[in-house]
Formats: sequence, C-alpha cells, structure tokens
Amino acid sequence: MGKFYITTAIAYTSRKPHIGNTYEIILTDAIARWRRFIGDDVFFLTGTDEHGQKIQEIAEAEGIAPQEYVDRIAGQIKDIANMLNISYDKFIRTTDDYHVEAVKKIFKKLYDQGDIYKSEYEGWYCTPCESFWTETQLVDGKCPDCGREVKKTKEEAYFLRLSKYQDRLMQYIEENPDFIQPESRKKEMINNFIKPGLQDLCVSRSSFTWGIPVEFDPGHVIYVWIDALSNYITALGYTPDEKGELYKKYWPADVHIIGKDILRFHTIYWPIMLMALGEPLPKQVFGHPWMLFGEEKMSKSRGNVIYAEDLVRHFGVDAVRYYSLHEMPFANDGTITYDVFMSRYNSDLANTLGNLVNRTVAMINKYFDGVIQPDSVPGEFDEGLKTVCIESVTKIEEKMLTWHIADSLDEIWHIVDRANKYIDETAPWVLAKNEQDRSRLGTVLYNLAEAIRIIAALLSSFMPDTAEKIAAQINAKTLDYNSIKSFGATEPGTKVGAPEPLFARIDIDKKLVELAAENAQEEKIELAPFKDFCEFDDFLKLDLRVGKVIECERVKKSDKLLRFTLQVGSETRQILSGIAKFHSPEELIGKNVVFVANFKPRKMMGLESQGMILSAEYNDELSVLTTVKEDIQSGAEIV
RNA sequence: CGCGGGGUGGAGCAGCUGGUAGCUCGUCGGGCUCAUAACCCGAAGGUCGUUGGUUCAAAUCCGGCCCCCGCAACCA
Repeated sequence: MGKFYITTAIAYTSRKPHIGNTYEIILTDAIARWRRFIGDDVFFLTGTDEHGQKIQEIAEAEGIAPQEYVDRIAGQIKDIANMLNISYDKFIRTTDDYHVEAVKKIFKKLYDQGDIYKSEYEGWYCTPCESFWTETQLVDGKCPDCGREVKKTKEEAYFLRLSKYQDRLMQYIEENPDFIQPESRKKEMINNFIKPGLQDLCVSRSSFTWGIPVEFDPGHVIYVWIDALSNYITALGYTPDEKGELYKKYWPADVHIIGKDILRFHTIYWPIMLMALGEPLPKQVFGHPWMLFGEEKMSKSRGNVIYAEDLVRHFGVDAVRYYSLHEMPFANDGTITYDVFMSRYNSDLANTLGNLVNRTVAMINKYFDGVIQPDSVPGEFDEGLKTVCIESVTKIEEKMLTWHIADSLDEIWHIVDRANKYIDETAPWVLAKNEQDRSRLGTVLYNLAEAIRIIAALLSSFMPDTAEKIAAQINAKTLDYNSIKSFGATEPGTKVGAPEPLFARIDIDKKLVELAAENAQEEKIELAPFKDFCEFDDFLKLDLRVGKVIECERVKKSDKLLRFTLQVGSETRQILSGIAKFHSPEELIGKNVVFVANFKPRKMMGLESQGMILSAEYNDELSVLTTVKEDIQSGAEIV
C-alpha cells in the first residue's frame, strides 16, 4: 500500500459553518479512515481560510480585530471537526506563521521568474463604472461597459500569467481523464474557461489590508485564493527554498475534496500555480455536491439552517456521519430534513443494525451465559451468511476507489440484512428448546458474532464510535482489515458484554415538536452591519425620485435583470434592475417605485440603465420599494 | 441558437458499453417471538418527461419538443 494525501477545502472563517458545509469534512474523513484501514500511509489535511476583505469588514462591524474574529471562528470550526471525530492529521490556518511566510516566498518566486507581473501599463480605469480593464478588454479603446473614455491609472496590481500555462493545463486534463471529478464539471471548466482563453488573474489587492502582504511592495496584499490554495503544500512544509520532509513524502495530493462551487480555483488556478512553481499537480480534484434543506439552500433568512452540533446533540455523532455519508448521491445534490433524518435513523440504525447486535448479544447471554461457543456444527444457512460477508468486503473496496461512499454503506447493510435473515432462518430460539441442538445453537451464535465483528470492522471508517461500541459488546479482539478477509477470526470462549441498545429509537412526532420549539427560540435576526454616520449633504447628493412603471419585462438571456420603463413626470426612463428572481414583471407594472435618478448611465447586457431602482435586501432576498399612495405624481422627489 | 447535467412505481436513488425494469424507505397482507412495537416472507404500485427515428429488440442509441438544475454572462 502506498501513501495517500487527501485534503478538504479550508473553511472560510466568515461565519459558523452549517451541516451542509460540514458534510465535506465528514466525507473526506470517511475516505481517509478507509485508506488507513486498508493499509495506506495517509495524511489528511483540513483547516481554515482566514484572510480577505469580507472578514475584515465583519470584524470591523463587530468592532474587533480581524485576528480576534478569525480566532473565534477557527476555534468553532475546529471544535466541530473534533466533535465529529474527524481524523485529520493536520489543521492548518492561513494565519499560521509558517504559512504566511511560505506564501510570501511563493509570491516572490513567481514574481521573480516573471509569472507574476505588475501591471501598470495595462490598467485602464473607467471612473463612472469604477472598473479596471485590460488593454484587450477595451472596445475601441473605450470602456466596454459604458463606452466612455478610460484613462491610464496609477492603480497598480499584480497579475498571474494564466495564459502562459493554458495549453499545458489543457494537456494535463486530457492526459489525466480522472483529474476533474465528476465528469460534468470537467466540461464546464473546459468550455467556460479554458477554451475561450484564460485571462491573466489579478493576484493582489490594495483596497483592504487583511491578507498576506506583498513583501516587496507595501500596500498590496496577496489575493486570498493564492493564499488559500497554497495551504495544501505549505501545510507539508513546502517553501520555494526548502521542500520539507512531509512534502517530499506526500505531495502530490491524491485527491482534493472540495465543493463544486470552487472547482474553478482548484482545476485552473491551482494547477497553474503549481506548474509555475515547477511542482507536480494533484492527481484528482473531486467536486462534491451540496447538501440542501429540502428543496432549498440553507440560509438564515429562510430559517432552515441546520448545524452539526444541534444534530449531534439530538442524535449523536455517528447518526450525523451516517446521514451525511449515506443520503448524499454521488453527483447530485442531496437533501436533509429532520423528518428524513429520523426515518433513516430509526430504520437503518436503530432497527436494522442496532437491533441485530442487541438480539444477538442478548441470545449469547441468555443461552450460553455470554460465552461465544465454537463453530462446531455447520448448518445449511451458514454459507449464505459467510459469502455475503466476504463478498461485501471486496465490493466495498471497489466502490471506495471511486468515492462511492453511500454505496459502500449499502454494502455493509447487506451484511446486516443477511444476518437478520440468518437469525430467522436458523431460529435459535427453536434450537434452544432441544438439548441435542445445543452445539448447533452455539455455532449459529458464533456465526452471528463473527458477522457482527466484520460489520464493526467495516463500519470503523464511517462510524468509528459505533464500531467501537459494537466491538466492546461482542468483546472483539480485532477489527483489522486482515481479520475480515476471511470468516472466522472470532475466538470461541470469548465472553460478550451485556446487550445495550446502540441507537435508541426516536419518537418522530414528539421529536419534531421539540425541535420546532427549539428553533423558534433560537431564531435570531442578523442584520447587515450599520454604516458610519454621514452628513446630510451626502444624502442630498443623491437624487431619489418616484417613477411609475409603465413597462417591465425580463431581459432575454439574463436570469437576473428586469428592464423597466418608468414614467418620470413627462419623461420616461429605462432602468435595469437585478430583481428578476424576486419579482415578476406583471406584479410591478403600474406600481410606483423609488429610484436613484442621478447615477450616470451604465450598460448591462447591452442595454443602458439610467438609474437604480431601490430594493430592500435581507440575506439575498430582494423586495422593491413602492409608495403607499398609488396616485403620487411620478418624478416626485424623495426627501 | 453561450456550455453542460438531468427527467425511472408515493419519496429518495441505481440501471443507460441495447434484449421488455432494480434498491432503500413508505403502504397493504402474512410469519416469528431472540430482540429497541424491532426481525423475516409476500403483495400492490412505473406505457422509465414527451414525440418521432434506428434496430429482430430501447429506460438504455439518434433527432425535435416540454420541464428542472449547474456553469458562464448579468445583479450600483
């Protein structure tokens, strides 16, 4: 067996992660534990991504230093990982000294060798749009958005030459068909980014300070993704000067497990960074699907956020692990609801698995004072049970190679099902009535104990606590991989423990009521941070007006934009607004809306927008402001 | 015509290198009593989105259409 380096994405420390975010680390842990189980030398890395403008803003809003803020969130994230029994070998924080130093050196090296360059000449700035453009983006030497004059600007930034490595990246992807998983994502990356041609990536920021500084150019901090992606090698002790033992041993990564939303960074920017550094590329990047709440994304405003710690408090760690691993399809998004969670819990964990162990241990106690007997009298159903045990091990090995975790769990449950059936077939309680069947009864219970031991061994990668509890109940001497390659490692004469239910059944209706009450209490509203005071004069600079919607339609090829024609006194105006997801055109026609009348016109999707319609926003939900009186004169000023 | 994925019994999924559908849960009926009202057996339930085509034969291959979803674009 070889080395196996596996990583999660590092978690962004902007807020406490919910179960959907946590899913990733459970998934990764199951794979890491499995590889250790089968004998690989595993290094499992996880951690936190702590820099960036967003974090700086949140910390400022709370009135604390960014470091203080990320310390808190990183602590929470680490607590969650520990609570969930995550077997990481290292937890990296991007604020760790060694990481900061290594990233500085990486940036410097890329700069020195010309893969990162400072762009002064290509920086064209459109003042009304507040946008930077590269030479090639300009249309007739003018702003591609509004068509106005642009000017060379003193704003400086550093760029990474993606274009230089484009062909080599494409070649790598072609030569390594499994590099991007799943397949559908690979096509997205190729068609949307690589084929059209990669734009050099801006890899520095000067508008905020919470980041790793560009050492040789004060005022610039390194782009968070350059910072964050580097964690996979800095954690192993890599620097451009000295690679470090762990790095030599474990790099390249065998697989990066990440959310499907950040595949672009991991399959384009990251490989190019590595190519520029002259280092090998990761063997595979797996973009896992999302765990949704019912049909929806989890979000606070919808009141549907589920946190791992709440689930653990109510149902236990392994139930959370089981659900996360079993209910997620391989490539499609999965869902979680309390209702489904508890159904799976009762049927799979309490009934099928828990009860098997319980009834078996109870019988061994009842019929043989807790002592496992020799398997001296084979019977007709034995082979069926043994075969399923052995075959399942092989099947799981295959499925785990392609990260089919849920299918692997199904295989384990095949053994559980088969064992339950075996009890029915052999009817130990009938055997117990006849003294001459005593040895056969002992054999039946031996086979069950051994099957359960194999189940426990297989479960150890997915539900480690449960595996241990089972092993303790049957007093198993070993749960090693080698011990389950054949049937029969259980030693006769072993004294089992008292039967103790592994998973207590849940009264679903009762629990739902309890959960609802709890959620109602916990619900708290998180508003966007309030802004600093400003002068009345600042307010007066804005020309806010009422406009009556006389036309409203969707902008074709855009799922965000609505095109409005507003009556403003005796004039009309065309305004575009990104609210198509929240309002239908029909419901807005005839309404009086509020808009900013003195923004300079701006083009969006080829259409000019002459102002901005005001909406209330809360957690990504928008609602347009309208006047209460419908007969107010259009064009009326807002004061 | 920007790119890609998908639509399978009540729910969630598998099958998709072609030969008339499979798994888990749920429902109904039966069995058993060691066990956490658990376990075992059986049954009902699908014209595999729709419509053409290829083929002896299509859920499985090809075309049109409808509907979801992801990426990109776009939200001042």
